[in-house]
Amino acid sequence: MEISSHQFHLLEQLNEQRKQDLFCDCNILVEGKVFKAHRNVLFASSGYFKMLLSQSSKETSQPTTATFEVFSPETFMVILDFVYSGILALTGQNVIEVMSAASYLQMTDILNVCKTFIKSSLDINEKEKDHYLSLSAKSTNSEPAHPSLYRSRRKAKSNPRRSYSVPDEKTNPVNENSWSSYSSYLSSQVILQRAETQLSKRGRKQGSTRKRRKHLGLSQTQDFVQCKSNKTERAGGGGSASDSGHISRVREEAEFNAENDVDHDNYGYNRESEVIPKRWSLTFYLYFSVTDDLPRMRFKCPFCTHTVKRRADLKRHLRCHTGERPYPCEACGKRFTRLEHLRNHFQTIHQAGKLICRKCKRHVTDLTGCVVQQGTRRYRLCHKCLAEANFDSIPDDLDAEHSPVSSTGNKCSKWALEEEQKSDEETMEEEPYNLVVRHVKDAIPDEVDEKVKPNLR
DNA sequence: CTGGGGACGGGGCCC
DNA sequence: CGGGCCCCGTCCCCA
Repeated sequence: MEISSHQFHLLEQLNEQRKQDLFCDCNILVEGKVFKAHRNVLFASSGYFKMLLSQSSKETSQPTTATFEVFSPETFMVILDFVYSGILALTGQNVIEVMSAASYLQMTDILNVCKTFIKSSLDINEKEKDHYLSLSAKSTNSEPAHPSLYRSRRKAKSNPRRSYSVPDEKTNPVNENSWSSYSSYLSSQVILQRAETQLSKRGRKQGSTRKRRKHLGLSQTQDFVQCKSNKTERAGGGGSASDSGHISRVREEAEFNAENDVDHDNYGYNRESEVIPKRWSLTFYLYFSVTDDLPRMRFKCPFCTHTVKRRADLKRHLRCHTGERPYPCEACGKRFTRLEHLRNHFQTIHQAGKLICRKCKRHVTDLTGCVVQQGTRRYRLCHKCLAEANFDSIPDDLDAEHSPVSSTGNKCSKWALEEEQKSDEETMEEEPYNLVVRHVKDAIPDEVDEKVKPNLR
């Protein structure tokens, strides 16, 4: 006989214990704030904690401490509350960061809920597409604003890094839809700079444009996506406007005004926020730019001001916002947004695809060098560097391929040990790989190849 | 401190 | 529409 309320009461009791700090044996430090929790609960809820706690399971007498700098305490609070209650307090403001954190913590349930949340938001706004389309057609006839006007404003919008995760509602009058206001906020942070450079660049050789773009719109998303890295803050927007196209800048400005309620009297042209719904910037809408007197339809990202010509490109672009990385490297666990990135990674990192000696950087062939393997990482060494690295005693018979030779001990040179450490870091500290040095014939895939190739197709 | 190079991410666009 | 290629920007490491 099953008593359905048991699970609920159990969780409730655990939650009470957590709140009263009873039997808590795990401290989680998030940006300086300490959260108490139970190891077994975390273990059962998160793949990340499962790995972490299983590694430290021998030292059960002491409370485990985990430190995170990759998401905010508010975000972790949402996740921890979910773990202990089954209730996920998802809002438009926190969904991206919660999703990012859930991805980091390997909590697929939350991840899926976040995806659904985002998707449903997009679906809702897809319905508004037609409406906005007509509005868009109106606004394309407007005269572009003078670039210098944007430049002067940009300075006041530096360093949006942390602030956008919790938008200030006072500056964002659109509160009836929190998701909308969040997206609008994101957009507004980059809108000025993007308006200068975006879309009107027809050619591909626009390095300066790319540079600005990296510094502006997408640099924000990396904070979400690349949780693992402790990257230094990127420089703020720079450079001057060199844009001469006729994109609908006024729309962009109208968006900024509408969403941020800023004083725009100094800009000398009409705002259009009156005719544009306040939620339009959220929408996954079609976007018309007028260049060469030909209207060009584009798809706009709901998260930023980026537009693309094809829906598929937008889908690809959205991954940089959602943090979705559907292509895992099965050799090292690193995940990629695109198959080609995975392939490049795998070829260079795990297949020693480059015919360059890792140490002396000279060109090597199968005759002048060989492949050395450390963990899942492979690279080539010329015979000379191989000898210097003390790897020359490793037998080069093919049997070694399937019986990894651990060369810990006096076979490891200092250089090799450093390489090993680096290798471990680059494999996201998944497993402490032994230093394995093998002579590998590229034509004969070993077990790693066999395992990964199906992914590569 | 700085320049070079590797790894990786992202955009445009062709097939 | 997805796959793939090319190109470029950024970050990081190292000499």
